[in-house]
Amino acid sequence: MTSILIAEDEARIAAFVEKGLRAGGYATTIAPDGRTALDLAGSGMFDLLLLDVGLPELDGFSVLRRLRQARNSLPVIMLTARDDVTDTVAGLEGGADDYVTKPFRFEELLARVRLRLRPGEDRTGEVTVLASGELQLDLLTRTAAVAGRSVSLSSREFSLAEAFLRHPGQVLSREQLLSSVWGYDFDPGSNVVDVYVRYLRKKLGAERFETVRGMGYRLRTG
Amino acid sequence: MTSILIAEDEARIAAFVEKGLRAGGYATTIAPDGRTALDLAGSGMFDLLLLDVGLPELDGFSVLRRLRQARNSLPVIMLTARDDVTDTVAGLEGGADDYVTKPFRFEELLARVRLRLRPGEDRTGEVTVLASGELQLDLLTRTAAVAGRSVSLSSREFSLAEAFLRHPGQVLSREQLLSSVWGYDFDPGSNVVDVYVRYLRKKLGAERFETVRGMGYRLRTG
DNA sequence: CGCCCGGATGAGAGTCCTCTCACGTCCGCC
DNA sequence: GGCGGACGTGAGAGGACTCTCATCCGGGCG
Repeated sequence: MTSILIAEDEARIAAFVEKGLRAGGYATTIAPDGRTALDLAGSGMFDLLLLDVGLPELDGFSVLRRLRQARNSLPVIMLTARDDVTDTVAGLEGGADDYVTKPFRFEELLARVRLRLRPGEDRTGEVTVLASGELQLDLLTRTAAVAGRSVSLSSREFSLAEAFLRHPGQVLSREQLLSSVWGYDFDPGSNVVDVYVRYLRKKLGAERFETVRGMGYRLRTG
Repeated sequence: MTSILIAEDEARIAAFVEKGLRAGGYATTIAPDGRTALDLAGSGMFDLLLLDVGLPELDGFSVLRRLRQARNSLPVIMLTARDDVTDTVAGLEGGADDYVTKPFRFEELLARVRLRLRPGEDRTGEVTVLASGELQLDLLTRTAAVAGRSVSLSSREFSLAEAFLRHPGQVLSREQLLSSVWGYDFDPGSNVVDVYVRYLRKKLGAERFETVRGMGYRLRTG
């Protein structure tokens, strides 16, 4: 049976996660502090580690760092605070495979757990995140961040941003964007694209979206 | 380079798909009718087939059937009409790997193409669809169908339905559902769950959602 | 039989989202 | 410098979504 180690000191959250994972058919163990988590993670008995950032004794980052220093490649999903996206970035760079921001819906966590436990695949975090410069899009939660600061985008805004991020530095015509994001049967005379580019500029930084007169728009790289 | 065969007779749509896929780095060929599509698909030169249902000469289902009869396991994504979900079900049962309903946004198609082309994985359609009896949830488009009839669910409604579909026949307490779907820090005194169960009953059929007095709700199986 | 409690239901407030429209502004060309 | 077309911008209509609240209903138990 698949075993998951939960490193979380807040009893309420730990219990909540444990109950849910057990209902989902996983075996679970709770480590209430960083030192215990590190010991258990090194035992080879677990298939995945859910790692809270704010652990007593030894914080999540330290646990992760030491684990990786010991050449342990156990998949790690970090639990970070919503308002501190910097943690997220640091976590991914520090060798975490994925992350979930608190407070989270259980299904959100479960989706990521399932993804990481799929056999025969070596995902290194990038699959779920599109990035260009300081811009970051999380395709699983459809969430965006600029320079570590989380930004909330509507569904349409996200789709448009995604289209740009998939072709960084490339000029995209209004027609291309319309069919990509809105669908091929949308009225070509509309200026929705303009309006939504404006929204993105406001939320993600105007300097990132260059207009190419007579052609369309381009995501400035770097 | 990855090659995709586009079996589509409507020139406008074929061109739209082709342009997008080429921009995405795929090589493409268009087959304007079923017979050509079948011939080309059998040539072994393609990695994926996008197959429209309404093709001249030989409709999509026939192409798919003959292809599978010839023991050809080429991944197939079908293009079906939005209002005819029966096609979808029939298509999946007939050996299609996935489907997209028209009219579609290009990014939607692309996401499925990427999924099917991931190396080293054998996905047989089920991964993206949860089903119990006549109920069907498509996790990629977050779209639902009852007995082949497409039903539109809001985001919350879909999440709740998903929670039920993941534990068919099992009693789920309001608290479980609240933390699963709404998050662990949601006011437990609320009756949102009741209200949303009602919405699901209205949209998906009341008989499917059984209330267990004093305990919670259960999805009736079968 | 009547009460009580859990559940069902209808209405609606507040919010967000999407898109349109009318108008202001700016660039580039003549 | 002036003009025209392309782009930017603000306002807002219309609709969908989420959730709350008050009230109704109905079954089981005393």
